[in-house]
Amino acid sequence: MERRERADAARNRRAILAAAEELLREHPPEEVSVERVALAAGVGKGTVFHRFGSRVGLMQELMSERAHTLEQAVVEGPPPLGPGAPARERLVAFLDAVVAMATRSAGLIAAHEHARLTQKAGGGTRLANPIYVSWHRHVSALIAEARPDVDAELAGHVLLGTLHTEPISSLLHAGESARVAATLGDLARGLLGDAGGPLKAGGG
Amino acid sequence: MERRERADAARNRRAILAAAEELLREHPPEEVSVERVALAAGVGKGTVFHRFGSRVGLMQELMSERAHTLEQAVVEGPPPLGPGAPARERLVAFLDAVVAMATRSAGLIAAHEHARLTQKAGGGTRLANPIYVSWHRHVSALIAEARPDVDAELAGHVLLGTLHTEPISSLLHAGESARVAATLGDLARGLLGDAGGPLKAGGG
DNA sequence: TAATATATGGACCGGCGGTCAAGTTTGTCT
DNA sequence: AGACAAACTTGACCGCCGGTCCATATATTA
Repeated sequence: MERRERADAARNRRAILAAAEELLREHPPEEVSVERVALAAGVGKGTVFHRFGSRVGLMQELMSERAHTLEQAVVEGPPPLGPGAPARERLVAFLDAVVAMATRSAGLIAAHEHARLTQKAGGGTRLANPIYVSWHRHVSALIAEARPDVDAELAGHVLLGTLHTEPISSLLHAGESARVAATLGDLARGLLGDAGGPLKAGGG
Repeated sequence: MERRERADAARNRRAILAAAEELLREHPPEEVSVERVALAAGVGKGTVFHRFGSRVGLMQELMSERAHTLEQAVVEGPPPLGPGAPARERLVAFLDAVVAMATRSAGLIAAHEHARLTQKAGGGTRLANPIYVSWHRHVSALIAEARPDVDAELAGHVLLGTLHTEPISSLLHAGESARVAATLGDLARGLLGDAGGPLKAGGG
């Protein structure tokens, strides 16, 4: 049987995550070094690396926290997000939800991207991020279900990857998330061959 | 009247660009430091910074070189890339061309992204990259022309920004550019309300 | 309380992008 | 040709980064 995490360790883990969250809320990612996070959390730099392995690991842990609720809503929540609705509606609902989450976490997403690109070992692709993988699986499954003839895997990357992109990310940060959600919806509906085209929803 | 660039300076500039190009062809971006480029070019590190200002500046210069021919084809070349064809066809042709260029420059694009995110001054958004700006202007103008009701600016960012994204970029590197071009075409046609939907072109 | 597994912290490492003052080369003018 | 100024080159140097290491401190268990 596994030993539980020690109490002080758990306390520090929470302190580190909270400090990182706050720093990312108020500073651009490249100004939030691991050392600063450690300082703000009141722990040593080594402790952060011991807990999270690397800068990337820390960012991924933060993202996991936030993604958890969305994950649950998708697998067992009510339609249109959860099972039961037609694929096209589920896809649009999911994109809306992801955009909403990305809006709340704009700085974090940028920081994660920043960390991924600056890490020492070059092998870390985005496909090593379990959250991205699970979201992409969901999106491409929905696309494939509605349109078996399109390249669902790739279209999924386009729709999701966009949120990691700098122009979009800064738009989210500026409060324009409605536009982003609308445009992603237009693209998704267009791809899935919605009757009436993107006009109806895009104008809102 | 402006003085011309000195002969030795011009020689060094070309040596630096050539060395950077070669290194990026054979190594992942995070292994190509400015110092290594300088070493490979047979010049001092300070010279690189003197010529190009920063790592980002160097990468942008490389991209500018490659983008030049495409730029010309767009403004004065024959249709469907150049003026004369309907917006929808010009858009698809342009996306094809951009994908082709991105395929040839996959390492460079990644390196530019890498440089952008690791630079000291945090102010450098992608919108400071003149090539991206001009391409985006072109794409969104075409979208707006064909579909005044959609958010052309944003849709343009989605279609173009995708190429800077890691899953797509690695696919390009792996020789799957046809899939990428097809999917972008599907999305573009879907958004623009192509009769018949994405089926026709996406299946190839 | 004694023993043991676990957690801690900060000095340390190699390497990065970027700076700069001092030295060298080039083009120009007489 | 010679002399002069402007342009160019250079590499030691700076501050900082992500990551490592291990002597020390602490929580847990018996």
